[in-house]
Amino acid sequence: MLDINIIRDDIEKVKQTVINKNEKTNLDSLLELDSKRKSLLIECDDLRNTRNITSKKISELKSKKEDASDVIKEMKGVSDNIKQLEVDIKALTDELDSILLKIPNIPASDVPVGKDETSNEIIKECGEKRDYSFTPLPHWDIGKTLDILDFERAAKITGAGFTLYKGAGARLERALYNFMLDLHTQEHGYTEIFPPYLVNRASMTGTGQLPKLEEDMYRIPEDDLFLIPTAEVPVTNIHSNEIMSVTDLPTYYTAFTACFRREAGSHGKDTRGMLRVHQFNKVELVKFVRPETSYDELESLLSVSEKVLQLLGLQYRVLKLCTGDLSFAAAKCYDIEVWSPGVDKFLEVSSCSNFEDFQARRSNIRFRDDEGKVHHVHTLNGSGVALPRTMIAIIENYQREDGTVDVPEVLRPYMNGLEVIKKS
RNA sequence: GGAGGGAUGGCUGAGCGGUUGAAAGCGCUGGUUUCGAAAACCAGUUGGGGAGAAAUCUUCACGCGAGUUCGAAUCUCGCUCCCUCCGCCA
Repeated sequence: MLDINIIRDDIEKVKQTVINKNEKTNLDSLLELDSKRKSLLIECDDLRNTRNITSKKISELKSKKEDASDVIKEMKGVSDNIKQLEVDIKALTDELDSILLKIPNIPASDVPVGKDETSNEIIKECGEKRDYSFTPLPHWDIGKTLDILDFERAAKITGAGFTLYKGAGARLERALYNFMLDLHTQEHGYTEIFPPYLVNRASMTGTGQLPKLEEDMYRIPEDDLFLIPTAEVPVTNIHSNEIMSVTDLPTYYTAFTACFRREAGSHGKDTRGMLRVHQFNKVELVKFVRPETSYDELESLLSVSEKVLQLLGLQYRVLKLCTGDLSFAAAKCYDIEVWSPGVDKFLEVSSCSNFEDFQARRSNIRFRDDEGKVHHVHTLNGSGVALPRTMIAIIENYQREDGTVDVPEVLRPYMNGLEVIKKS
């Protein structure tokens, strides 16, 4: 949510933001609603003041055993007025809120303006491309041959877009997230969290998934709960409606969770194998920081995500997203894409975003500074990293001509020393 | 799922329907005192909205939402969460 004062000051800038982010929110009625609400509020406050003063008068009269019936009669009218005004104000507030909740965050000044991913800037490429003396196979072939990934049976059990990991495949998955959690907790100072996988509507609204993306979420209607699309939701909301102490900042959390996405509207696009699935695992990184530090914190967030890929020996590149590809809530975002020789593509495994105070306003997350003043924190999050595509990259990059797959060295301690995945 | 109890400021905990934004204690901050510290004493110590250049004024909030009333932390109803017991269960 944007600060209403920013909108009052420069609504044209906000309108431009809506366009640049490919949103459709209509802001035409916003300022009018806002000023109408304000004038009603003033009127209502005035009447309430009258009511408070008169109430005391009545109480004094009564304690002196004097007649107060005239004053009470007069007050009745005042009270009715207040009630009507309160109803009107509530209606205006609801209408305003429904618009405010649909206004995207304003991109940072150094974010390139662009319509779609073709305007993203590649800011660096890291790691060596491997040479193969053979044509590298895609992971769905390798997974099937080695009997470590089974898409057919997953589809039988649930449906398309789900994965069954088996044997060394399941073990490799487990090795990966344990490796990542250990790295972030032991080397990077993050506190490990294991949050609920189901969250309520307020949490989903707080981080910005709702109201916009309700169709993309799995929902339990009986309880109005949602399966988390990312650990960002429960972890960011850990501090919702709290005033943090300045000594708590920065706070770094990391969480391993499954993530659930309906992916409505993306059917048929990159769906082969586990390129795009409805349920996947991810190790998430979430930061709560002081506003003035948040862009530095974004850089260090990016670097710890990159560290994962570096240690895994994978080739990757980093993109700075343009306005059109930036998510609703983000002010700035870097994507990390890892190279997969079998699929022959770069695959997104992480998005590292600074939300500034956008989520903090929605979730009401604040801190008290050294002078005792209260401000919204800045929140950031990034994947550190998402598992399926990292798994794809490992399997495809580390494949050998004989069909076996080397286990990256850093994962071997997590694989009981296993060096090569062979058909069992 | 059934029965009962509860939800008040950073914490503990009072609170006849009418100067209670809220007693008291603890904690915290500042001051006095001290060579310094402790103790003692004094003062301060919730957040949001609005008006104002500011001082300041005003309004809202006692889990959440409705209602009764001239007036609600206090009464009524619904909901949520927490605790105890019973049932079911990984």
